[in-house]
Amino acid sequence: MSRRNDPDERERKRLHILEVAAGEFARLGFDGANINTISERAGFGKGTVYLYAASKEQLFLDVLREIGQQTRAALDESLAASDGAPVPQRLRAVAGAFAALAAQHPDFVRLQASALFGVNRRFQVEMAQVLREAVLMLARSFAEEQRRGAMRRVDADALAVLLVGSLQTFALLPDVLGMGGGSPRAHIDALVETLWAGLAPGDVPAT
Amino acid sequence: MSRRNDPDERERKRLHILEVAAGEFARLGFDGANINTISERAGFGKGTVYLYAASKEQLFLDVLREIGQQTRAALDESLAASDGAPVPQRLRAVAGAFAALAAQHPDFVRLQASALFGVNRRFQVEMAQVLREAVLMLARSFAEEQRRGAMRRVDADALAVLLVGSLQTFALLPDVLGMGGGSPRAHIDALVETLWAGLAPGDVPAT
Amino acid sequence: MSRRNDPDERERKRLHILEVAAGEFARLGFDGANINTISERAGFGKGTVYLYAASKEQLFLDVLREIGQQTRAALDESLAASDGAPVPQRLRAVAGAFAALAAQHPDFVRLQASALFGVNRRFQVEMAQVLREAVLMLARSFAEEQRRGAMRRVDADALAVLLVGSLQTFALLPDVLGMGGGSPRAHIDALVETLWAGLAPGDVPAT
Amino acid sequence: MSRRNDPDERERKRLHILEVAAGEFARLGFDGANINTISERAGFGKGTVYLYAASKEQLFLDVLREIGQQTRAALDESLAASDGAPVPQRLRAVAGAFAALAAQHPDFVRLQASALFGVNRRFQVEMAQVLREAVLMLARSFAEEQRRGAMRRVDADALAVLLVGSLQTFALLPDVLGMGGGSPRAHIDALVETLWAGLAPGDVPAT
DNA sequence: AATGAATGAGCTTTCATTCAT
DNA sequence: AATGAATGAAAGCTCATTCAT
Repeated sequence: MSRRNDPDERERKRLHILEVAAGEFARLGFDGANINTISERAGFGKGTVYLYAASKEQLFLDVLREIGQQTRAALDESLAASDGAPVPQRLRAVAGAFAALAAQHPDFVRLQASALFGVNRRFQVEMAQVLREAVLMLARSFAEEQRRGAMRRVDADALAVLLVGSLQTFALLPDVLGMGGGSPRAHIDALVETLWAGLAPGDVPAT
Repeated sequence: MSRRNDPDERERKRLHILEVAAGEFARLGFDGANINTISERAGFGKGTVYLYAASKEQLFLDVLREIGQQTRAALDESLAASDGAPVPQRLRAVAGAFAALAAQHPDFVRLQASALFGVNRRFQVEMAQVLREAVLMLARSFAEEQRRGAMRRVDADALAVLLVGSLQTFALLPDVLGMGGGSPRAHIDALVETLWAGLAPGDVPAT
Repeated sequence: MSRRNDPDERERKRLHILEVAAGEFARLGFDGANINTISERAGFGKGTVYLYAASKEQLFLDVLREIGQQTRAALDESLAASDGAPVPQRLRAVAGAFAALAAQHPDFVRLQASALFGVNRRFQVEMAQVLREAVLMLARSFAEEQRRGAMRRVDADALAVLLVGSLQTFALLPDVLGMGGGSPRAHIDALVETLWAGLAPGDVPAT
Repeated sequence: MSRRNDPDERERKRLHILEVAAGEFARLGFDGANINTISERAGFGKGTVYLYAASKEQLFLDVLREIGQQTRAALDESLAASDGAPVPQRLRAVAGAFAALAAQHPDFVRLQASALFGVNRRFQVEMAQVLREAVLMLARSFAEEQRRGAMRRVDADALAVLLVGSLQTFALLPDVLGMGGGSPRAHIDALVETLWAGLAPGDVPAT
């Protein structure tokens, strides 16, 4: 009576567990999250989780990997879709993609920060890998623009770091600081505008 | 007639414990850090730590408070010292003060991030308080410049958040991402330069 | 499909742990007893005890409740069985039931006293509940006899307290005082005889 | 400048500490009481208590001994004062003395019970010693009355145990059971009356 | 004589992980 | 494949006791 779990079935269950786990990790932190609770919320027995992840740590890594893939895909797509467009527009596209992801999966940004600024080296490496790719992607893109004279020559790497950091900052800090007025979209526009035009008084080149 | 610990002595010991604790918390996170290890590293018995902090959580809060005071003082001083100077110079002064603090106490920035993006609400509140003050301080300062026409009119609050976030980002991300070339000073200059002049091609007003 | 513990099995284990715990609590008192030792003596790991009781305090309360149920049942039955019998005989029945319980579970009386005269209010309340029921049961019974003229009119409540207290006293004091000669049965007979006939010289009404 | 503590001074301090300790032990039990708190309440330093008692356990024993002496003295005196009086009056005298002591030092009875029914054998032995003396004192007295035909012949030892136990019971149980109506004096009178006249219906010999 | 800073054994409790079923 | 009963390492915290001053 027991057709062995076909691979698709298994993958579906795995993703379900990862989703539940992501929520718990985001809500309680790595140490605070509880395998018991995760398995219950996922509708499985405690032991079953261990059929899908070898340990709590590995489960967290799997969650991060899943987040990474989605982040990468979102950024990828936004860069591809805005290929050839002027820089500010591309910036806005990238920032918008990140914001959309954050809106859809609110746990993701917090988990990224948690992994990134937390202390477990393995978590850092895993998450950094994703961001590094994004940074490089952006840096390459910016360098190109600069070669074409469409952008001031600033250190492309540093800029990319600044951008990625800013996105996280704008996704998390206002809430944490209790300064959370305004829509994310408005924040993003202001950010891009500032980065593009600078703070100095004077004429702003048309976007 | 026999109190061996005058208040100064006591305060010295307290600060020593806080320092050790800061290192452990930064290295291992709140949950990972171990009161036993902290007391040993501080050269005391386990119980002694509890003469200086009522609980592990309170110890962490005390560390954060200490960091907060030093951060506040550093930013305060840098703003006061650069009073009246042109905006880019003030930006550089503030950023430099933060960077100097981070260089002197490498654990501080990581602990800030850890408290800020962690899940313990009390930690967040405590740390946010410091950053919020910094943000307000900066926002006030920027608004003034804008009134004087010395700076483009961008949302002063958002800018302050961006700046504070960027400072953290630049203090942490390169290391985390393994892109840690260049001196902090150079990074700061690039950051300020970008923020000031923007990314658009064209003449940069003289600093 | 794999629950190895059906409810009966679970209840059996629970009672086993309660029994072991009762012994330890009686031997060492609430504070002196050690969860570690209890679990070992019960043949389980330390954590297992916490699958059956949420805390040390709750474990003690569970033990008290168990004792309470057995005490209540014993008194109940002795009163029911001696319904209609002359007072001295009923007294002897009740006292005998209590003595039998004490003989079978020597820890019980000591735990009753420990909970009753200790300082934890919750323990007192829990244990007092049982004794209060016994006292009321007896008081009601005596009042009835008095109405029928089968017994001198003394304050039925006070008498019930005296009786319950005496039973505890006779179960504990001789041992404590090192005066433990004679059989419990003989002690009980002497007690009942004294209570019934009083200390004054003169004719004793036939039993 | 420092005339060494003369012995009287020392004894006064010791008694003060014992008094404070008695209160704490009665309020919190042996394990719950805290040497630190006791020393503070006594107005001394923590270390000083250890100049007057070698250990917490010894401190408790010292308290019990002090209580014992006062109990003994009170019973002694009540027996001496009622020498030659009829039995019920002597009973009332003894019970009254005990009640008076309990009223004056409410901690005493609870500490007696705590020591007596608690688990530390050393405490039991210490406290039992006092009660045993009281019991023997009474038993001797009763035996005498019985020889004179002024009292029914019941086992003198058992009677003494019953009496002592009853006194404790009546001092503690009503409070614990929440049945605390009536004055202690009335309770005692009812107790003595019952013991003297018995429960059987019929003529009560004049007191 | 008096003190209180320092200590660490010892306790309760949690929870990731295992494994018999 | 799925389960959950059982485990015990590990951690935070308390407090009786010591001892240098």
